[in-house]
Amino acid sequence: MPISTQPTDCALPTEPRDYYHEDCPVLYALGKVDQKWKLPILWQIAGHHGLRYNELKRQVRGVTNTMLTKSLRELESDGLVSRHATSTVPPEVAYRLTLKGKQLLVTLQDLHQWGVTQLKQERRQQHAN
Amino acid sequence: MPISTQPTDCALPTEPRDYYHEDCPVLYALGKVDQKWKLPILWQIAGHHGLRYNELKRQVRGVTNTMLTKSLRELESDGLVSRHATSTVPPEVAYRLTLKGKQLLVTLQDLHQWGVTQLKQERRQQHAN
DNA sequence: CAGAATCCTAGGAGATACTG
DNA sequence: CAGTATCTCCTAGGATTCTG
Repeated sequence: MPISTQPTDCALPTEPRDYYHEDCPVLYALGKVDQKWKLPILWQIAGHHGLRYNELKRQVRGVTNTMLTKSLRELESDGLVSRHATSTVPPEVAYRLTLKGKQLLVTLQDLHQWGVTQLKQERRQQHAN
Repeated sequence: MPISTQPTDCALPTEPRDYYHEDCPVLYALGKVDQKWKLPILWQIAGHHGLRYNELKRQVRGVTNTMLTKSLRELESDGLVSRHATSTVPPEVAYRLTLKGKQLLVTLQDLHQWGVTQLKQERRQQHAN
């Protein structure tokens, strides 16, 4: 099954067709960040221009060791963050965003704006009651 | 907890802060479409300018009655699709995108482009082996 | 400090059968 | 035609404990 390359595929199809998760660029991209803690982790790393493990754990409120480690490993193997470790005792490990990671975050701006607008409308309606 | 309104919140934070799912516009927006079948459903409806239930079931390959109905109900209550039924026998039900739904799909264009680029690079690397 | 190893559970999703 | 109603299963995620 070939990967579709037309810009309007999936995002806003202009004609009917089949969508397979493996081949859809949108589902592929969402698959990189649709786990519970990945975006909060990415945002924290981005906001600090690099963070250490325990610092990250403190900032991403509520995340457990298990999930933080798992998420970081996946983000790393997906090339969204890079891991920089010193082989000292105790170890120092810093996580930074890669260019690829930064670019991914930027693509969420429009979605973010949509969310802001909808949340405003929801609050307005609740206030009207 | 106030809802943050700065355009760069979450999408690309400029300073450290806490992120709560309930208050983050990006997580709010993603929450509307991060179920398995919702985007494929939205894309099919968008591509056909409205679709009937069984037609939708045929087009969204692999979806079950249970999940299709559940997804449609949620999309409807989230205001992303509208349901138009005739009270005839047998019934005719058409689903259409709302403006809100269309606008949401448009916000995925950048993410889509990112996905296209990454998929190309992945294929290039696999081909090199 | 920065994790790894286990164990466990809730709920998203699938399969199947039925209906106004 | 356009759905409901059950049942089951799997796995993302959580809790807890341990370590180079």
